[in-house]
Amino acid sequence: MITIKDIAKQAGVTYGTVSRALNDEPGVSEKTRAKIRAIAEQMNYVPNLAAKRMVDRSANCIGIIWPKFEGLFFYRLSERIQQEASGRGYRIMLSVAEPEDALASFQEHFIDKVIHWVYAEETASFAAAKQSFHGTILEVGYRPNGHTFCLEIDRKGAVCKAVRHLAELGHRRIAFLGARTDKLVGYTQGLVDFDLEYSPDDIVITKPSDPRMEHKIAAFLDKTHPDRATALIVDSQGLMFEFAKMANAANVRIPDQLSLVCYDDVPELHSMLPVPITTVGPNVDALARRLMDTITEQDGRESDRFEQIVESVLTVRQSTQAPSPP
Amino acid sequence: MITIKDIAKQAGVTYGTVSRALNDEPGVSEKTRAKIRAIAEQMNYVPNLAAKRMVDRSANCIGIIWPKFEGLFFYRLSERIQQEASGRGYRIMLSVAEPEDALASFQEHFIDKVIHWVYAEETASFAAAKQSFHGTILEVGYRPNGHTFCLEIDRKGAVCKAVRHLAELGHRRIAFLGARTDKLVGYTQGLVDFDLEYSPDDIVITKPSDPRMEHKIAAFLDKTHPDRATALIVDSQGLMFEFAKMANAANVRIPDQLSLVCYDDVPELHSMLPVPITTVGPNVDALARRLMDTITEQDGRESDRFEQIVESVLTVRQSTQAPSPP
DNA sequence: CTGTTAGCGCATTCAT
DNA sequence: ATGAATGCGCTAACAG
Repeated sequence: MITIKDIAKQAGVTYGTVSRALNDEPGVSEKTRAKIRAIAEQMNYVPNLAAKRMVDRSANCIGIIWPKFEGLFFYRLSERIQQEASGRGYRIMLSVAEPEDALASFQEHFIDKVIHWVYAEETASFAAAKQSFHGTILEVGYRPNGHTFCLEIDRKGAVCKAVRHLAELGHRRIAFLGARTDKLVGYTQGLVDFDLEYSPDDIVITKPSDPRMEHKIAAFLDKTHPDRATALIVDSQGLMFEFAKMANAANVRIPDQLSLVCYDDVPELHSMLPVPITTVGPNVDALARRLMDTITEQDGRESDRFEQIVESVLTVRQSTQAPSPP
Repeated sequence: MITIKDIAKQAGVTYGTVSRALNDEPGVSEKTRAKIRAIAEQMNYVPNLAAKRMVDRSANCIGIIWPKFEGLFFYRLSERIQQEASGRGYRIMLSVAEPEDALASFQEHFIDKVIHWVYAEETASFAAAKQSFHGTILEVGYRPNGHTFCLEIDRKGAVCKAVRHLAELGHRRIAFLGARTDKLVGYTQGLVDFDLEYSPDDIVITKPSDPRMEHKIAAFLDKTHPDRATALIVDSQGLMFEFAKMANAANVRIPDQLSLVCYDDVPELHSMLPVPITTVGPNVDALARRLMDTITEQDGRESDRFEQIVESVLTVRQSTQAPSPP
C-alpha cells in the first residue's frame, strides 16, 4: 500500500505537506502542490479512509440502501445520484442487503451518511439498527413517525395532479389501479376536488404480489363503455407492466378507449404500449440533486429536525386525450 | 465516544488487557474477562472499526462494479449474489461509478475482492486502475485479452442453442436482431451447423442507442411471409423492450406469425407480450453461486491463471412453436 | 510556505 | 496474567 509518506519521499518534502497539498488546504505553494499531485497520480495513491476517519469524521462517501420493489425507477435514480455525487467529490456505495444489514455494512466502512428510501413504517429491527448507527440517515419518500431528517415525496399530491389533468381533458369517470397507499388518498381527494363521478368499480386495489391481481385487472378490462371508466391511473411502474400486457392482449386501445397515467417516469415504460405514457412523479434529475443538496448540507442545519416535501411533476404524453364520444 | 481506555480505567486494568478480553484472545483470566465484558456492556461500548481496520486490514466484503447497459438482468443477479454472500458471511457493496473510480472506492474501503462485469475490451484507464489495485478482480462475462482471473459466459453457445431449438421446431429461416458481438457469431454458427437458409435481410444489426433502430425494426416487421423469417432471436432485454412495443403496434402475433427467443431471462420480459418468452442465457441462481464460489476460493488457487466457462440454459416458453403452414 | 509532532483507537509485540 | 510500548496512515496544530 502506498501512503503519503511514500509520496513525500519522492517529492522531497515531508508528509505533512503532502497531506495539505492533496486536501486542498491552504499553505502550500501552487508549484509544490502541482508537483505532489502529479506524483500522487503517477504513483496511483489511494487515500486510506480508515486513517482519515480516525482523525476527522468525514469520509466523503454516501451509502444508499436499495429498496425492494422499486427496481427500475431506483436504478435510474441511482445513476443520477452517482453523477451528482461525482461532481461534488462524493463517492457512492450501494447496498442491496436488508436495511439493517446495510446499515451495519456502512458502519464498518466508515460511511456516515446514508440515504434510505422508505416505503412503509419501519420494522423494529431497523429502528434498533438506526439507533446504534453513528451517522446521518436521510429518509426519503414516505415519512414514518418519529423521523427527524427526511424528504417526503408528495405522492398524494402527484396523483391528485393526475386526476386534475384528466378532469381538465373532460374525463368524468377516472379509475385507480394500485395499492392502498397515499396515492389512493390523492386519487379520492382528486375526485372530490374536481367534483367527479365515483363508482366502486373504478377502484381496483391490487399489487404485483397479489395472487388475484390478474383476475382483478381482467375484470376491469372486460367491461366496455359506458360501464368502464374512460381514464385510469396506475400507481406504479411494476403494476403498469402487468396492466400493459393485459391491455395489449385484450386489445384495449390507448388512448382511444382509455386514457392512461402512470406514477413514476421511467424510460422503459414507454416501450410497453404503442404510445408513450403520461406520467406523474418526482423528476429524477431534480430529486437526485435535491437529495445530494440535503445530505451534504445537513451538517450546517441548526435544528435537529428537518422535513421537506418534494413536489411531483406531470409529464403529458400521448396516452391521455379527451374521452371519445360514445 | 467511549473507548477501551475508558473501560480500562473503570476496570482498573490497562487497555491492552481490555483489547485482549474483548477479542477473545488468550492470556486473560476468565474473571477479569467477565468483568471487562460486563463493564463494556454497561458502558455501551462500540468498537471503532476505523481503528480496527488500521491495524488488521481485512474486510470480508466483496465489491461489485455495476455495468452499464445491463439494467434489469444485473439487478436480479445482484439480489441473488447478495443472498449467496449473506449465507457465507460476506458483505456486498455495489458501485455504479465509472469502473476505475469504483475500484478506487473499493481500495479506500479495504475491499480486496471485486466482481467486474465485462462486456467489451477494457479501456486504458481501467487497465491502469486495475494495475494498481491491491486485490483480486474477477472478470465475468466477456473475456478480454490478458485477464488471468475470469469467468466467461458462453454467449456464443447460448445463441447457437437458441438456433438449434428453433431449427428442431422446424424453422428454416431464423432472423437475428442485435449488435455485432459474440452472440451474432453464435447465430451464424448455428445457421451453418443446422444447415439453415440464410438471407441478409435476416440479420438486423442495431442496439437501443442506435438512432436508426426503430427504422430497422420497422423494416423487418413490415415484411410478411414468405419475405420475413418465421423466427427471431433478440440479443438483449433492452432491445426486446423496443421490439415488443413495435411488434405489438404492428399487430404481429407471437408465436403464430413469428417465434421469438430472447437472450437473458428477466421476469419483466414476460409482461411485454401476450405470451411468456422463450429465453437463453446463464441461469441467474447458478451464476450467482458460481461467482461466489470462485471469488471466495481464489485464495487457495495455485496457478495465477483461472479461466472457466459458464454454460447457458434454454428455457422454452410459449413464444416459440413450429412455424405455421403458409 | 514548509517541517515537526501529537494523537485518533486499536492490536500486538515485548517485558514483567 | 497483565502492563508498557510501538505503530497503522493520517490531520491539525504549532514551530520555524
